[in-house]
Amino acid sequence: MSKCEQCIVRQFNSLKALTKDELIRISGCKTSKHIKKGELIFEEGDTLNGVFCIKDGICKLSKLSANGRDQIVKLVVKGDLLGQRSLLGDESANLSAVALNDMEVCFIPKAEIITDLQKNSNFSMDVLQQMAHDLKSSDDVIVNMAQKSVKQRLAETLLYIYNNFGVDAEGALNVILSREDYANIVGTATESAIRILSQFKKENLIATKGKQIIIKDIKGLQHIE
Amino acid sequence: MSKCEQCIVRQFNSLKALTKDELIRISGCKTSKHIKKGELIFEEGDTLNGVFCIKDGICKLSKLSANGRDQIVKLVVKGDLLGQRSLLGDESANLSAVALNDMEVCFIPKAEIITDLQKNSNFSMDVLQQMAHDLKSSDDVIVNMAQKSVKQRLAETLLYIYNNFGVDAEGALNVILSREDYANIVGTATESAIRILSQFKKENLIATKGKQIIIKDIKGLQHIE
DNA sequence: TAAAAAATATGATATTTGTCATGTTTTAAG
DNA sequence: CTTAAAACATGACAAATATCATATTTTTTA
Repeated sequence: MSKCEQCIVRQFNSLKALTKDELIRISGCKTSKHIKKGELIFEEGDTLNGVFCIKDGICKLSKLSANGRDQIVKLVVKGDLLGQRSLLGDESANLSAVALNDMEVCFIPKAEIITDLQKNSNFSMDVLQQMAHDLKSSDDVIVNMAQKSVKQRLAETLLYIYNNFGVDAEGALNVILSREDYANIVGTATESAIRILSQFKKENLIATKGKQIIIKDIKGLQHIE
Repeated sequence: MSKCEQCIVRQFNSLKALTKDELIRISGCKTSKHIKKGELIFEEGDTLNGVFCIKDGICKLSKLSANGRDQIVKLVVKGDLLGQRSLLGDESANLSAVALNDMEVCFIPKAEIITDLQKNSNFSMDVLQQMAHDLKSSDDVIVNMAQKSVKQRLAETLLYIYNNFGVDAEGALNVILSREDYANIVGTATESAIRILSQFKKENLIATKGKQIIIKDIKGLQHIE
C-alpha cells in the first residue's frame, strides 16, 4: 500500500496542508481502490463515511432531475477530493459519481478528516479557500446556464475540457465522453448535442473520429454566435 | 452603536460559534451602515476588505453576463453573511449586491474574521458547514436551470420566495421584485416573465396587485407542466 | 464471428422562448 | 398636479430547442 506522505497527488488538494504526522496517521487507515470505467463510486442519497482522494482517472458528478434526465454538474480529476461537502454538512450525497475511465482512488474515513479540520487550521483554511473557489465557479456555471445558448455552452464545454484535461498525441481531447454525456453537461437533448457537434464539424471548428474530438479552431469556438 | 454580543441576528449565521470575547472584540471594530432600497452595496470586481452581516432587509446578488443581462444568483436576507467567499479566496467580488429594500448591515473587517477562523475551530467548522450547504444548493440550481422550463423555474421562484420570506397581512409576498428581477432570477427575457405571470394569473395560480403577488394555488405551482 | 444492443446521425415537425413593436399603466420628478 | 420616465402588458413573428421517427454505425455480448 502506497503512503500518503509520499503521494504526489496530495500536492493538488487541501491534504498538502497536513503535517507529516497527520499524513502518516491517515496513511494508516486509508484504503485504496481500483474502479473500472463506467462503475459507480457513490450514488445520490448514499451516506458517505469519508472522502475520496483521486489518484488517477476522471469521473463525472451528476444529479437526476425531476424530468428523469441526468445533469452532469462537474468533472473530477486526479488530485481532486470527492465527498467533503456531504461529510461536512453531515448530509447524504447530493450527487452521483461515475468513473469515466479506469481510476485509482483512496478512501479516507470521516473521523480522520474531521479531526484534522478541527486541529490543523492550515488545513481547514485551505479547505475553506477551495470551497470558496468552488462556490464562485458554481455561480459562473449558473450564469452560463441561464444566459447562454446551447451552442455556446457546448462550445465552452469543449474548450473547458481542452484547457483542463489536454489532448493526446493526435490532438484529440483526453476525456472521452459520449454525446449523451455532452448533452447532460450542457443540459439539452442528446439529439441537439449531436446536431450541434455535427454543425461544428461542418464549420471546421472541430474534427471527430468516433468518440474522439479534435479541436481545430479555438477562437471560432470562443466566438460562437 | 449596538453590540454584537447582544445582537440576535448572529444566531442565524456562523458568528454564533464565536466566544463572548471574540464578539466583543469584533463589536469594537465593526461599522454599522444604513443602505437605501436600490443602492449598491458592492459591485462585481470590487475588493472587499471584510464581510457584511445583514441586520435587516433583503438584497440581491447578481452577475453581469456576456450578453449584457444581469443574472440574479441569490437573494440574501436578515441574518446572512455577505462576502465571505471573496475574503477567503482573496479574490475580488464575483457578484454585485443591490438592496431590494432598506437595509441595516454591519461591516466586519477582514483581519478580524480571518483571525477567528484560524483560532476558533468551532467557527471555522460552522463556516465550512455553511459553505458545504451553499454548494449543495448551487448544484440544485444548476440542475434546475439546465433541465426545467422557464415556466417551471418561475413557479419555483415564487414558491421559494413564499417559503423563505413569507407573506404580509394581505397574503402578498414580502419580497417585492420587478418583473425584470423575476426574469433575471429565472434567466429569461423580461417579456417572457411578464407573459408567464399573466398566464399564472389567468389560471388562478396567483393574484397580482401592482408589484404585489399573492400565491393562490401552491400545489398548482408545484405541478407546472 | 454473428447477432443484439447501444450510440450516432439526420429529417420532419411541434413547442418553447426571444425579439421587436406598440400601447397602457404605474411611478417618480419637477 | 402635471409631465416624463419607467414598468407592465400583449400581439406578431423569428429563432432556438425538443420530440418523434427512422437509418446507420459502432460496440458489446453470446
